[in-house]
Amino acid sequence: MNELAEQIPNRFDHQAVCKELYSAWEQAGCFRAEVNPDRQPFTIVIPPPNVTGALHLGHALNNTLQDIQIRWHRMRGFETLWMPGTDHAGIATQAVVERRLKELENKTRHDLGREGLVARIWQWKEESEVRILNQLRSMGCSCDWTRTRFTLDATCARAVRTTFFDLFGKGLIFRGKRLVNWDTFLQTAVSDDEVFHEVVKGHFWHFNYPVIDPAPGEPKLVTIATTRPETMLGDTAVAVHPDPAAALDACERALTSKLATVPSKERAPLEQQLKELKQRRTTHLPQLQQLAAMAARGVKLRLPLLDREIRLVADEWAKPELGSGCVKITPAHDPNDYEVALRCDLPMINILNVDGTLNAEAGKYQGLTVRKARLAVVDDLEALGLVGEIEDREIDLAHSDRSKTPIEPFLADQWFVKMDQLAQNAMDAVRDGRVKIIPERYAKGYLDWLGEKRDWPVGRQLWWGHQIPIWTQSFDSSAAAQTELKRVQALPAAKAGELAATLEGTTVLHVSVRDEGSKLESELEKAGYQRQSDVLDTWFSSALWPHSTLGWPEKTPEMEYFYPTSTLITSRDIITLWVARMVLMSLNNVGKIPFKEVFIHPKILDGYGETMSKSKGNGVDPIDVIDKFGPDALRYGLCWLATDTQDVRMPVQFECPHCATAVNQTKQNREQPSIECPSCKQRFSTQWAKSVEDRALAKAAVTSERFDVARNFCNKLWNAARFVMINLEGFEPTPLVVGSLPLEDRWILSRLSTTTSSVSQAIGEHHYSEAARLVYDFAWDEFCSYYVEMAKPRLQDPAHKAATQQVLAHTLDQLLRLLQPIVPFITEAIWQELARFGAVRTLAGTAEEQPWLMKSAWPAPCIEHQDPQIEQQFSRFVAVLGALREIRSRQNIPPKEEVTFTVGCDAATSGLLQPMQPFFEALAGAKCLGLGSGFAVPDMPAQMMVDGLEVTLDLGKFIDVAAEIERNEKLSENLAKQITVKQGKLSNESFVARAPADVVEKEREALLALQQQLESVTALIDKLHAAKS
RNA sequence: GGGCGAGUAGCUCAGUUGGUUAGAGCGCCACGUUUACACCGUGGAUGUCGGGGGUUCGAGUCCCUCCUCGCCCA
Repeated sequence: MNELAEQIPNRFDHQAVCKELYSAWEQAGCFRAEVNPDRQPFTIVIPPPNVTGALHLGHALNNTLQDIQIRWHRMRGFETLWMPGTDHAGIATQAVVERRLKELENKTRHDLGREGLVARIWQWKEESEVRILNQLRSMGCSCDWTRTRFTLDATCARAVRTTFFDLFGKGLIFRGKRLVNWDTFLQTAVSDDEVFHEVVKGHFWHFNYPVIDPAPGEPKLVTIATTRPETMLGDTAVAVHPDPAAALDACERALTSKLATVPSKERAPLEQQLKELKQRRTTHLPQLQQLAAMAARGVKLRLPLLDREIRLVADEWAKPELGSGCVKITPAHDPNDYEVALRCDLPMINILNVDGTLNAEAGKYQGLTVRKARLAVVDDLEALGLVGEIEDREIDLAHSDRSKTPIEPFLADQWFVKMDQLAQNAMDAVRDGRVKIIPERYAKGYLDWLGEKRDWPVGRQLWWGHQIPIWTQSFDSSAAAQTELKRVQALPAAKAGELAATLEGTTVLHVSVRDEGSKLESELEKAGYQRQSDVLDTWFSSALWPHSTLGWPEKTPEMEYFYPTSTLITSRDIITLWVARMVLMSLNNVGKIPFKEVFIHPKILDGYGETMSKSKGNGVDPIDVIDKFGPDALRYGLCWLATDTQDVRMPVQFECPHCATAVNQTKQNREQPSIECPSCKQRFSTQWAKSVEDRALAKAAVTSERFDVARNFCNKLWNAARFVMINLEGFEPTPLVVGSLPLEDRWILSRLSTTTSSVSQAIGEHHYSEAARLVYDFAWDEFCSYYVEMAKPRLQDPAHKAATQQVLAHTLDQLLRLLQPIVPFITEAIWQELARFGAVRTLAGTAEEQPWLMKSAWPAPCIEHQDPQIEQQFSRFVAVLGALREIRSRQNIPPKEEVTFTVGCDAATSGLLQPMQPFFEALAGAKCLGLGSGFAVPDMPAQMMVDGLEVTLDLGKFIDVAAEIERNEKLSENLAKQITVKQGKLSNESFVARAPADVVEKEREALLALQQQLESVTALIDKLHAAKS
């Protein structure tokens, strides 16, 4: 062993090496991307992580895949930019800071005021951002940190402002009323994706509303039902179906046709439904028809408690097959009712204050909370005798994800972006292939969602975000508003495109200003305008991310060179929220697509198939994985699991901090604050530890055994490299002629070349798992298990030593390059060690000039090394070796006992195996007595047919005859079975006639081979029996 | 309710245009400390390819249908 190599430990100490290595890369400028017209650019913008949370395993996967693309392209000579940054995540961040404010200081945001709160959030953001970016660094992400952006920084703010002003000027920004999901705790609207649904127990109350002046014979009361009694205070109508008979007919037809198709066991409930439906024709239909006629006549009802006249309207939202057939309409507090109100031109009455209490519209109920108002309304109606049946019912109730409180639908002023043409353009870009979505199936969701062309509500009642740059003033008369509009439009700034104005209705004037901090802002405020207090939806700024980060709207050299970006890698849940919006905004702002392809990667689930989350307690922190397994194992493990069709299922374990036992996480124990280790019986704490006792316990890391494969692989790679380096002493490279090298050299070079092509293809097509497997199989099964083992005897042989060293060095060098994008730290560490043995380690004898592996060249497959014939020949050697090993193992022959064998084969194979004889000795402890034909069968033979070769061992004294007879009998049974199947197939005329000739021929040959094999096995069994007796 | 996806060994997953006896890793069993590696080596056992029907000479693969699970939309 040489001195240099002796210093290499037999474990890769990731904790000691990775951090330093990362700093060294960064200091050497390895991550830096510059505008460089001599090279082709390759650009990825990071999906900016939410600045509030820490990164989880999903982020780790997302960023690993990005880094693989980035590092791969960098090695391939592209000018490679990975643009990093974070997202201000409006509501999430504000909610966290407000919650802390309440917990630690018992203050609300109103105590601090807008500026005070925003200052606090900035402070929080600074700390949080550092933590997140450091997580990315410890994973090895090769981002160009000098360009780090934040969606709320000055550069991004400028892009947001410019975009907003542009859309405003084009008339694509407008204000309207809209039902929003109101979070009464945080007092803001939350978007649909920030709402979760939970089934709770509730009631279904039936109320009767009196009819005003019914004609004789007409009903005096109309019955409606609700799960939210207090909303009746906001009722502005009751609806009945305009043609109840037709609606019942349609219902009956649908039910009948369904009944015809379902299996018999499911018929009973449907038949019951049908029966009830038919009964309704007598019990309900006449009155519903009467009510429909009354609605047409304009009959009114009296809303109890408030004594308000409300209309009876005809609308198809009322379902004659359900309940009483009538439905109350509360436009300001129910999405469906809102639609009815638009169709029937009904008033909309908002009965709620922003804090969830009732407002003046609720009359004497003003000031009550929803909960109290509900009780009071029911009591009062009861007293009036207007309450009918009260049913128990399970209700699907929307909750705010941020505050965990029930959502109230609430009619509010809202700013919108008109989507029509913007959405169409984004659809076209995907339809005509300018933007490619991979896997393709995700394009459907994208197109469907954009196809609805729903206007985008962009206002949020928050303080953390880009404040909407609109100044508003209301006027007493339309004439006054018109005069002001003309005045504003005549301003020089308006003509210069720095200011734009529009009217909402006839008296409200909105003015937008292009540049932040311009004089115009204060002038407007002096003139009586007030700035909108809402901020923009966070997705508005994220939508600009690919170009705002490159300096748009400035015409920067970066925009010119790096845009459109190359690939976007993200998760499927934000295809609509984010990807679609980036495409439409880029087309609007830049006139170009933002990226050429979008790769959607799988999601990481726990062992029960559930999404990982901190709130469930099943989340895995990538830092825990890095601490235990190292960053390379984290990356390789994720890459290994990122298959094309499946989400990643990852069973999770607690690691006992006392004895390192892996304790499987279950749905029960993952919710406990502390757990007793089943192995050492000591307790450890979890993320839930709150009590003093629990907190005093050592905390368990949460990881997954799924990373074992990756850790083991890294270890194998490290030690293979160590072996090579140990044996590089006195290495003097000379140019090699590949064609004249022995079989095993040409085999490994052929496999290397094939692997190189297929790994390149796999990474290029985003088949990450496949790439990981290909390189794993090559490194472990081919390089380590065969080539390195075969190198051992050759290194002892002066005639072969030099060439062996060179092939070893070359293969390792190339293998490190192939692995660098996936496992950058360990490969770089090995590369740096390897460099100490000299810069020349290629077959051609050329020197490596790059000091860093990550900046070295990606290997080009040597097509001339690829040799299918050599690979096939080698597989015969492997087959013989396997047969020898199997017989040895089955016979329990001690490893040190040498056995002898012969191989019955043709002359060509004999010539091929001749030079491999030393390897049979080295790898299977077996000495070859002859290759070819005509060998006498020994008295105690063990025989195997492999690949058409007959391997015969002379077992002499070692043989366990009974075991060998048993094995051969089992084999013979198996052969007989196969022969029967094949004979059956070949005697099937239909098969012989219809199957392709080559398939039939193959079957015939296979049958023949099986029959021959059976014959020889039978003979062997006879011989063994004879030997035994 | 609509859309997409998944169901293959105890676990996590591969399986190309249909064509020999369906594979890998982990785990399991046996043997092994041979100077790169026990985070290792050698060998072995393990399957009603979710159920049912169909197309075909031939189906894990194509079609229909049902069941279970996940995600998205309503």
